Amino acid sequence: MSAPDFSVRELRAFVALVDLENFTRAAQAIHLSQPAYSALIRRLEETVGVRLFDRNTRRVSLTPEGRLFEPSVRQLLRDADRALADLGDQIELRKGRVHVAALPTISAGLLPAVFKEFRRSFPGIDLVLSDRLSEACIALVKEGRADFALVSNNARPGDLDELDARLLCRHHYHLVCPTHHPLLSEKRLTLRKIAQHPFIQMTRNNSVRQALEAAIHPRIMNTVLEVEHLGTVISMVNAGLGISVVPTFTLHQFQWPTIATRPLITPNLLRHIYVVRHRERSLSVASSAMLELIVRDLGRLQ
Amino acid sequence: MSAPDFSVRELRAFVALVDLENFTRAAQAIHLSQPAYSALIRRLEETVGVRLFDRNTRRVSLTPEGRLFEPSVRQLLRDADRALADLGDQIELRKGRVHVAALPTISAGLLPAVFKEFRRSFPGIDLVLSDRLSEACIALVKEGRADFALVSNNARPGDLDELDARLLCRHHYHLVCPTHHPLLSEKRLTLRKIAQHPFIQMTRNNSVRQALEAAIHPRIMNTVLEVEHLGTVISMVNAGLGISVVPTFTLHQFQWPTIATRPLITPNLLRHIYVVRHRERSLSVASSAMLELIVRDLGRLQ
DNA sequence: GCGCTTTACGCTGCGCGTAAGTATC
DNA sequence: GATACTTACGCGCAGCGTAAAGCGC
Repeated sequence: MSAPDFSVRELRAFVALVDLENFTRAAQAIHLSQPAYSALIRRLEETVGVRLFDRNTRRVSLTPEGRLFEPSVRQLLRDADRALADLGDQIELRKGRVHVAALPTISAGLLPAVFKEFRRSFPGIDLVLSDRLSEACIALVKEGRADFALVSNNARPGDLDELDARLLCRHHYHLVCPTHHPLLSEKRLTLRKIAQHPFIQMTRNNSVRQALEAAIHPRIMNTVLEVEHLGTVISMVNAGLGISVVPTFTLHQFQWPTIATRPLITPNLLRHIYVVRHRERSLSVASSAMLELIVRDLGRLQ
Repeated sequence: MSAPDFSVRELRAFVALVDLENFTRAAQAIHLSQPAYSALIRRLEETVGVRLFDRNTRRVSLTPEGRLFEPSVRQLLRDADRALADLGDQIELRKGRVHVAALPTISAGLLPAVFKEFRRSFPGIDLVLSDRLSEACIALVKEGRADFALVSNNARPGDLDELDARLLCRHHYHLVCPTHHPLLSEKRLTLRKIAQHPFIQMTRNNSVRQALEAAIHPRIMNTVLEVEHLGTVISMVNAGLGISVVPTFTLHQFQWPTIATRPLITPNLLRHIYVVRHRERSLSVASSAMLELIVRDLGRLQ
């Protein structure tokens, strides 16, 4: 049992002869000398095991077996062309899908501009954004559902076994408080000083909270309130209930006349943003383009 | 714009690597040395224009583009295998169709036994029999609807331009008459003697009638009745209305105690049976087998 | 160091073009 | 004899196997 083999080119040659009914002209169409073309047809007939054409000087026509073979061949050629075209579309960024998983702060702060530009450049590519907390983002990448994730620095090393985390950027955190808050007159704004004031905290699994708690350990923040969403933080600070600390990407949401922001220039409190992806699974062309755009935009911001 | 080319073999190599996730084992499956196999995959990637596999020592896995390509490839392989299998079935006489056009006398006298044997040997092949007069048979072949025709000798040469008629056999005609008819005691039975007796004639376009009229020209038969079907001839002879002349293949229908038959050994009255087919269009394997069987059966009869 | 893939390299033969041969009208 | 396919023949390179070299655990 030997597996018979033939090439797309041979099939193209076959249909050329079916259509043109003439070896000489079909040979030209395939860009081959006539004898070479003749041999090619003969080889194809040998591989399929049956004469496909009746030929004499006057006329070239299909045998009954050739007539049976023809529709299959045309179908094969259509499918082959289609497969290559699909691949080409994907490569040329005319089609495809990019699935990014990112922290809510990054999703809201960085990605809108990036996605807008990406969509303008590659309108045929479907975009999916999963705005979740770090662990969920990483899980999506691990499952292969997201192409890459943009997360912060508190991912557990164990989670990264088969994944690869590359540092994308480092940002300071920022104090957000009512204007005229006493902290604003501090020369060196430290976390320890901040910890003395009533603080609006995020939920336990939030990466900002985890970073803060790690930085001030073994002390603790003066937490007066624990909320889930950043919008709530804004309102609470605005209402004078307390102060908070937020990452750079959220700052644009705190541009109120009643709220002031100051960067926290402390060496042990930096927000590291990582790109997490499969270690040994390459990105699609579209995903690479997206990542490139993200890096470029980030450079523009800093 | 260059048409990219690849072979079925390359696609088989592709799926082997997808399934086995290991170059060495996939190479064995394809019966190639590992370096040669590696080069083959590389060539395929070059022709499609994108890396299809992520490989390092530990793991081999599809890229996003490879993942897109995979289902297309499997479909292509299925279709290619199917096309070859169909062709093989046709060649091995497991499937197919044979369409024979034949004179009613041949259809009823010769073909039942042949078709029975053919069907026993090749039960997967569909059989079509058009039992018509010569002209209609030849028209079917000319249109390409029938594979070949079995007709008698009065086909016009003009009708045969693109067709090829090969003599299959020659038979005598036979007198059919009531037992004890005076003609039966004739030593040399000639058409001229028959013409004197009341004669049951077939319709004008019947090949037997045309042969008779040509043979006795410029005399004419003593026609008492003109009928369409052979069964009617039988009944009329049986009833004593007249005598008739029929071809060999119909004789089995005249085996009545009241009817006698005698061959007409006259040199100018011979029934030539021809196989008519397209001059430059080969027969399908199944049709050839059928024709071969016909020739063989004919040999057995004589 | 071990397992797996890639690179290096020589060789064989497939498949090409040119030219001559053959068949059909 | 003109036209069109087939055969003959030499040549180049694609693609093979063997051997050696990277490379990631």
